[in-house]
This record gives sequence, structure tokens and C-alpha cells, in this order.
Amino acid sequence: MNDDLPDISRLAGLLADPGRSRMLLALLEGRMLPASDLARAANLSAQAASNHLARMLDGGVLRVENRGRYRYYALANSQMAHVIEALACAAHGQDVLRPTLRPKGDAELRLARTCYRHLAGQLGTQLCEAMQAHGYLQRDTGSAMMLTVAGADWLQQALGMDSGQLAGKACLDWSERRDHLAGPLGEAICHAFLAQGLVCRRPGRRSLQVTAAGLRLLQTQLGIQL
Amino acid sequence: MNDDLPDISRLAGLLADPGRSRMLLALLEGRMLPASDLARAANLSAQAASNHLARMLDGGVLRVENRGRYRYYALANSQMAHVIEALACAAHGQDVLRPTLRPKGDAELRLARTCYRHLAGQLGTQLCEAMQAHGYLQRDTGSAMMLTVAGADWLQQALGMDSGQLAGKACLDWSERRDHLAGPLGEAICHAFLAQGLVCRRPGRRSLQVTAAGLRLLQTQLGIQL
DNA sequence: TCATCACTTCACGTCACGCTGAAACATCGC
DNA sequence: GCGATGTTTCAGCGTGACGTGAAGTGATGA
Repeated sequence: MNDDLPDISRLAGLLADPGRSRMLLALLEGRMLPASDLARAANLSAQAASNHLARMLDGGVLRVENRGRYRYYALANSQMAHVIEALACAAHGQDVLRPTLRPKGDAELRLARTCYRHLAGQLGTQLCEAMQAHGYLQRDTGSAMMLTVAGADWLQQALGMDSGQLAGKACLDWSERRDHLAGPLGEAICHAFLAQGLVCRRPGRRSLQVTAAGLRLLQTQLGIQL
Repeated sequence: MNDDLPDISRLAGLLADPGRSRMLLALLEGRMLPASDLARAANLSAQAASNHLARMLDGGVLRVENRGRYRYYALANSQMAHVIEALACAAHGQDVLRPTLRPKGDAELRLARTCYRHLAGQLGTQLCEAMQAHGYLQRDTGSAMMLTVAGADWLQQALGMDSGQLAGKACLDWSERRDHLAGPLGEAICHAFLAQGLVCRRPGRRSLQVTAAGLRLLQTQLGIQL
């Protein structure tokens, strides 16, 4: 009938399985994972996982890269990451009304985490805003974020990065409800933060640990007090 | 097993039906609609619609208000609206890859629309940013937005609004990817825009028409060029 | 009080979906 | 080439969800 509506239900249906949602949450930080890892993360048999992955691939939720006998899966694009985050955010809000509560993991996650391979949480949003305030970054048309000459210098000096012609993109942060920096530039900065030991991964979690060196750099260079 | 993950799949499952998604999209602009209207909007029988509505109500997706023999349904909270918008956004992105394309309705929708009873689209985001730039509005902790004294004066003078103690909240705009103003204050401003004839509804659509008077006011008072 | 309207509940048939076991395919290390 | 490993495909089975028709609530209005 009235078919100019977006087909929400098809997409929602692709996510409406506990196993799938566990796999998707595992992929939310932006890494690519082989089918066997995803099956384990979701507590599924290899066949069942393969079936789910094939459907989500066909439905445009995932993309895949073949590497030898492994097949590495990832979220198809950042819009899918947004959907998952929005769902998690809404589902979580409901859980608060229910008996469940998880005080610690949540605070960690809000403070610093990776979202689709760039920095998110308070770390991500404050970094993005401080870089704009210092004139290192400026918003272009739409969601594009451009690095300024001063910004390129600063990245070189502070993080040892050769930022080249990397483009940035504003990405909505669901816990902070403001933009953080995504796109190739955001990914490069996230990579540099990890490489320089300013943050490190907590094994098995999406949250990041900001190291003492990281806190010091953020404080002295950008005036950020996490 | 590892059950500290948000239960995404349960929520997604509640949205994973074409009839339900049509009802939800009809509710996305924030109005409350009786079950019969929703049934008609979704091309469902009364029983089928009632069944769907009961499940979504139980699942925390919807809320309901009884008014005589009518039951008015609405989205339970703004997080649900975010989920629907994110899904629509992602599903739409896929449609672009597919043959479908809808050049006009989309531009309209991006320019100005209602999102959960407040102004969204370019109108919503630019208004929010201009009000901050003019010192009428300032971001408080988190997503809270406070009206300044100058802001209250301006609303009184320009829109004839008695803003009282209304609180604002930042709300993410999916088409613009930046914040617009929501909360009681956002709703009051939206109401005033409609009441003053600065925007008007397009029958049957979510998009809003900005009138000549609206364009003039935005230009002269806030320097916004839509 | 009674007919009507809006909505919900129940029982039932149908159908799609997910899991499993078995088997096939592809790639890697030896 | 051979076995081992990662992954997919297929047939079969059981479960769960949707839609329908019929009956039941509750409120409205004459």
C-alpha cells in the first residue's frame, strides 16, 4: 500500500534474536571477527551462527572479508552501529526500571570506550569539543569535520601522528548525547591513543582504561579533566 | 550466561513486524493516537492491532492513556523515538542502494519536521544552535539545556511565549546529526511556532512547511538562512 | 434500558524461523 | 596429497508468532 515508508521491520527482524544481538554487540566496537569467534561470543553452534550471519549479511547489516579460511565479519556501516547503540540505550533504560542495575560497568563505559573503531564516551566527546575550542578542528558543512593546520601540527607534536589528508566526521555519542569524532581521522586518533599508551583496552570489555599518561596529556594539552 | 548485556533482541523483536513499524512511524511525530487510527494506519484488523499494541505496551515501547472508550497510544519515551529514527535512517540508507529513491519527501523531511512533539531537521538544529550563539540557551550538565534570562525575554518578545520554568533537553537529530531542543521547553517552542503560523503541518506528512513569516523571523531575529 | 461503538480476549489454523545432525566445501599445515 | 580446521549447506523437527472469527468488556448516547 503506502510503500514510501522505510522498511523498519525488516531491519528490526534481522536483529531480533538473542544470539544475533550478542554477536552484534561484540562487533559494536568496530573490530572484525571471524565466524567462530562470533559463534562463541553468542553461545551458538557453528551452523546456527553461520545461518544468522548469512542472513544479516544478506540483509545489509554486516559486511564480510575473506581472509584465507577465515571469514571476518563487521557491521556494514556506522548507521548500523547507531541502531545497535540506540537499541542498547533504550533497552538499558528499561532495565533501570526493572530490578537490574549495573553501577560499575556502566560508569566505565560512559567514561571511555571505542565505538566502531574511534573514541567514544566522555573521552571522545570532550576530546572532540576541546579540539574545536583550541582551533584544531572545525565543523564543515553537515557532519564533516576538518582538521586545521594548527590541528595537524598539534597531532604531530602531541601524538606523533602524520594526519595527512584524513577526513573527520561527527558521530553521535549515545551515552553523552553529543558528537565525538569519527571517520578516518577519528580512527587514526584512536589508533594513536592506543599506540602511545594513552588508553588501553580492558580485555573482554568495550570500555577503555585511560592511563596516567593519557590523563596527563589531556589535562596539560587540552585542559580536559576526565 | 554473560547476562550483563542489554537485551537488544527483545526490543528489536517488538519492532520486527510491518504492521507495528507502520504504527510506530505514525506515532513518531509525538501525537497520541487511538487504537482504531493505528489499526487503519497499519492496514490491520482491530484485533490484530490490539494484540500488537498490547505487546508493545507490555514491552515498554508504548504508553497509553484511557480517555472514555478510546485508548490513546504514544511512544513510551524519547529513547524509543531515537530507536525508530535510527532504524528508519539505516533502512533508508539501504534503500538508496536499492532501486528505490525518493528525492522530494526526503529534502522536505530534512529541512523541518516534528520529532516527538518538538522541532527537528535543519530548522530544529539551527534554531537550537542560534539560540545558544545568541546567549538565549545554554547547555547545562549532561543533556540538560537551560533557558537564560535573555532567552526568556526573547521568547516573550518574538513568540509571545511565557516560558516560565520550562526545562530543555538536547535531543539528537538523525538527519542533521546534531542536537536540537527537546523537553518541555522544546515542545512549548514547537507549539508556539505552530500557533504563530511560523510553520504549519503538511497534512499526512511528518514534514513541516516553514511559512514566509517563519523564514523572516528566523532571518531577522537569529540570522538563520534555511 | 438498549443499541452502538471502541477495544480486548480466546481458540484455532497456518506458517516462518531457529536449532540440530550429517555432509560438503575450502583452506592451511605437514 | 592428507588430515585438521573453519565455514557453509541441507533436510527434518519443534516452537513460537501472526491473523482470523467469535465472543466478551466497558463506555457512550438516545
